[in-house]
Amino acid sequence: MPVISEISDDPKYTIKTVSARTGIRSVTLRAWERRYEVLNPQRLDNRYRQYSDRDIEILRWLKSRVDSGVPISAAAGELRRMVKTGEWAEVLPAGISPPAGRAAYPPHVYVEQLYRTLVKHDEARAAELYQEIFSSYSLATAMVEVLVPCLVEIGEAWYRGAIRIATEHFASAFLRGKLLTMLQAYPQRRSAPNILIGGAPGEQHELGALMLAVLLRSEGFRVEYLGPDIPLEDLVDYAKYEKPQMIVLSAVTETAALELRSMQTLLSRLRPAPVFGFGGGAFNLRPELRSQIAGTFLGDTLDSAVATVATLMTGRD
Amino acid sequence: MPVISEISDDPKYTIKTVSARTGIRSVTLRAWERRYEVLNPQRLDNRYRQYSDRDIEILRWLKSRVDSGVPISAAAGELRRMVKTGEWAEVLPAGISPPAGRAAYPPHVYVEQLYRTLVKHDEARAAELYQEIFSSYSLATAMVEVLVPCLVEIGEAWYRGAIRIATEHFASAFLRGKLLTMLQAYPQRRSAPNILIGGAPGEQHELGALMLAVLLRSEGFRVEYLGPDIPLEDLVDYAKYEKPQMIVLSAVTETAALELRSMQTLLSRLRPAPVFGFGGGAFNLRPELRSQIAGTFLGDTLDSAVATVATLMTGRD
DNA sequence: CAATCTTGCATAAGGTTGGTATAATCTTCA
DNA sequence: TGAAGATTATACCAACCTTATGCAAGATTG
Repeated sequence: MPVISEISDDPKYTIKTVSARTGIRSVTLRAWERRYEVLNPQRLDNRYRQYSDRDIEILRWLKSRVDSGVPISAAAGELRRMVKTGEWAEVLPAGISPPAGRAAYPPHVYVEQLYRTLVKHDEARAAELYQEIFSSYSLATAMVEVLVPCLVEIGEAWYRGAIRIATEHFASAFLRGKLLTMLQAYPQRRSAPNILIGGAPGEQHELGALMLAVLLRSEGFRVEYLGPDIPLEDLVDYAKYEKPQMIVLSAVTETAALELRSMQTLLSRLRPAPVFGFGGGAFNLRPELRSQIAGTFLGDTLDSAVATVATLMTGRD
Repeated sequence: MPVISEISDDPKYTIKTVSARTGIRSVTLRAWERRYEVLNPQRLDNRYRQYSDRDIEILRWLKSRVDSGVPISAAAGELRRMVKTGEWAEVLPAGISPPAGRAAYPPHVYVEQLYRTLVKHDEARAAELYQEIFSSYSLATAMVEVLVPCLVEIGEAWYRGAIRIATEHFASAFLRGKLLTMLQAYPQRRSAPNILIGGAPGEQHELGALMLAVLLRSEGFRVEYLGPDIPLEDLVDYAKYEKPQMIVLSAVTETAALELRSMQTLLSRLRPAPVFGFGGGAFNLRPELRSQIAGTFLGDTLDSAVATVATLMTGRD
């Protein structure tokens, strides 16, 4: 995260752009400049103001002060004093950008932003946001508090008819790409996998399983991700040779969930028999499905799924 | 990734082509040239402008600045300053495919190696191979000569019963991840897309469409990838607002291919009506299907698809 | 409690920008 | 030969930017 002095001071932006980026109306920007001598943007030949990236950061800081109740006059004085003593160099970025691990904004703000960006099909901005989210929060928090709620929101918006399937597909392709990139970024040892993860037969949604795979790899488990819609017989046949300690299948639709009923029986023929875990949206929407599947229900959140898998795996290593 | 000075400065493109590839109208291109002394394309004997790849890169950079809020006058000034100091060399290198290095082995060797590695589920080695392949060959060659044959081999092996579906799924997830990563590595401008790419309704295979999307982005087209299995009505509805110049759908299975029969009719209601292109395994296995779909068949290879799309796109402003 | 201060916002009057429209020619190509 | 597309040049106009003035709601003060 850049320190204030490293942020470009090249004049670039018009007042309109700055207004949009900081959320401060342009009239107000001019009033602040006139009344409190805060900032002094360069001028073009035509007297237009030109703001730099640094100016924007400063304005964001000012706004954060004002938003938290400090009158603008006091905030401006504070700023002038800090500029003089040089201490602003450290203070400024802290007020604005996430100092590694601490969030600039609470998760729900990112949920909203990511949702709106994806719905607009703005891939570039979504990528920036994604990066910001994952550098603000831990992997698990980013997924549980931002990605999952955002996916839920997209799902609901689709159900309400507020967005098109094409939009849902776009968002899904975007996140799939990001998650697969993360998955492949964890170096996988060349030995046989401990855990196989995939989607139930007939299941087309794969983001849940994918997030779990990424999380488990980040925890150091040897995970192999097989994608959605895996036929059970085939999976069991594969497991016969690879001998994984655990198999996890996820189901979002009810039909896919019901497909899992025979899994435990198929697995129990294997020696040693892998543990079978399952989860996914279907079991949260209709909890009564849980009891119909023989195997371990991993819980209704990603967090609990990781925890359950960890317990099951360390209980038999 | 090549630096700007290594990008060919040979004049090649007409203003129309440049307009299509950058998303800037030709009138605007001429206005920029006249007003801001930005660019100075060579002229033919007939005074027609001739742009080079480098010109296109410069224009893309300019557009990205404008899109992020910098007025064109300021962006042009910034560019002139950077040209003078030579620092623009670092700024520009984005979105061009590497100039094919020399290959250590002929493609078919890599096909075999990649196939064997994927069948063994050896993700780490596959990633190494993948990298080697794409640094040995150009993007197009790597896909056409290595990836596609490898996918064909996997498909045939599955058909023969020589490999499991789980293995096919694993390979597919691996390549999907790699390709989506590449797709997202090409910065997508914030403007409306020229081309929408996706899979026909009911189609679950997405690698072909994905490769085409990556190739077209690498050629500078503004591509939006929507994933597999897109309902036609929904896609048309989306196109109504986004007004893409072209829509490409791919089909591997015959049923999915037949779904495309009504596409052209749906699209022709739109003003302006986007060009509709189609392709995919189904049309190569059963060539008679081609004539059943109204629209442009993109050819039976990735190469020809890229070429056809390029022709169609530059043939209209 | 009335006077004053603070501060965000509205409005007016005037200048600039920048994408696009129009027209009049010329070149290419089928 | 006509359609499509390139050329220059002029002009338009909506959207912006500029300064200046002023107001209203809320806080502060004498």
